[in-house]
Amino acid sequence: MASMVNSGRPPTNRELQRLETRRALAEHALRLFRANGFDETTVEEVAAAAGVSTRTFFLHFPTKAAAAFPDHGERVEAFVARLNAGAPFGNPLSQLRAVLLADFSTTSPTRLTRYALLSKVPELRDEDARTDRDYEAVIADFLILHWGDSVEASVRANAIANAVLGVVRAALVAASENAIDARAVTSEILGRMLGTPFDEPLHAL
Amino acid sequence: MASMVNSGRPPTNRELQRLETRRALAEHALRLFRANGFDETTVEEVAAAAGVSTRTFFLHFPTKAAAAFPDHGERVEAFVARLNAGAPFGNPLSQLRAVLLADFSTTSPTRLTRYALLSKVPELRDEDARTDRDYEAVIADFLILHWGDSVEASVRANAIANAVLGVVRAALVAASENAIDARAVTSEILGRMLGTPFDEPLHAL
DNA sequence: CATGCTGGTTACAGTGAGTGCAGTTAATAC
DNA sequence: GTATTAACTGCACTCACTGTAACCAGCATG
Repeated sequence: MASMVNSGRPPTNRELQRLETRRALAEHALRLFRANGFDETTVEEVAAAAGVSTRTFFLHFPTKAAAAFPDHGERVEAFVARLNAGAPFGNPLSQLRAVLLADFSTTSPTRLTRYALLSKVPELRDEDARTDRDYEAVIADFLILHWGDSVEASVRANAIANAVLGVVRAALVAASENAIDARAVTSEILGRMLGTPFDEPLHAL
Repeated sequence: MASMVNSGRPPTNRELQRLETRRALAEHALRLFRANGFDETTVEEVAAAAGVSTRTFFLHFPTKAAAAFPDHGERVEAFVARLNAGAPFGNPLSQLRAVLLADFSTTSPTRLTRYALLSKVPELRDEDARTDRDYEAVIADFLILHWGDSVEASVRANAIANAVLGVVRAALVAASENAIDARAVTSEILGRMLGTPFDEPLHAL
């Protein structure tokens, strides 16, 4: 994978060039999507703008839409790291909430701008939903790690992961459309959703 | 549209035939997806199995994946109808919860089988996420209708719609994988999520 | 019953995303 | 300096999906 644990080793020349073409591809992709629209932009155009062949595009991104989310892998990894950086065996839901809210503090205007584009282009929205599934899996795993891997815990973990992502998504969309403080909204709703009652086991099962 | 208000009129011969080809296409699509896999099945094969041309397939379904959700339109319409059938100006969240739980009572084994397929095939999962967005929009509209269309209400409505759909999705997946009562799980979690606190306005905004 | 209209279908040609493969080049390892 | 290898290229191919013109059966009308 591109983002394995390579810290320490000095980045070789080839790696740098590969990173550079990838960066160029992503940059021109987003630029052209914005300027001319997603459907109206062909992969061939993106590749040409980045100065590489069409075939090379697909060596860097599995789909046309994926080029709009170039740093997804790193993002998820960083999220996992932040999740597990908490005090071990603390309340996992508090930890989850804290990490999510801290994430919003670092939400750059760039990210919101990208989200504004997402809301409009169905294909990119689909891709975003796909990336969200990675976060859901990560959150569910994190909760299961703390709750044990019983069926009951698994169901609960997945339900909460889905719900939490839903709230975050809605907050980001709202923040990108109106001048809303996404962090405040999420804080409020997550506070209610992840509040004390969720620490009890499900009696329904 | 196919599902306009046509009640009363006797269905003409042409309509019946159109419905029949659509049904045949959907049936053979799902059958072939299951038997040979989604990627391994071409639209041409599905059309041939249904006894029509490839072009005709796309006159009935916008994408290959959409054929696996042939009754999506009716489902959403029925859901809206059930939502609005409640006592006017009752508590909208209670109404929402009631309708959702009633829905699970009518969850056929067929639906769960389909969900089991969904969990495995990325393309169909994407399509499912797309259909979920319709439900989210419907739920958000319903809540906004009751809460007013202020920015605050809109954000809250969308967040809750997203979260609720997330819980339902997780419950359905769990129910299709393990022998779990999806209704009980959803009841428990929705009960906590849509409980009393959500009736208060957001002070954070 | 003939006529005209319309809606579902078809054949055909085309675009564009994505893949497999065989080759080239340039950075790196020995 | 030579062998290896990672990034890239060119080419041919499949398949989802679209635009268009034609075709034909169902249906309404005279």
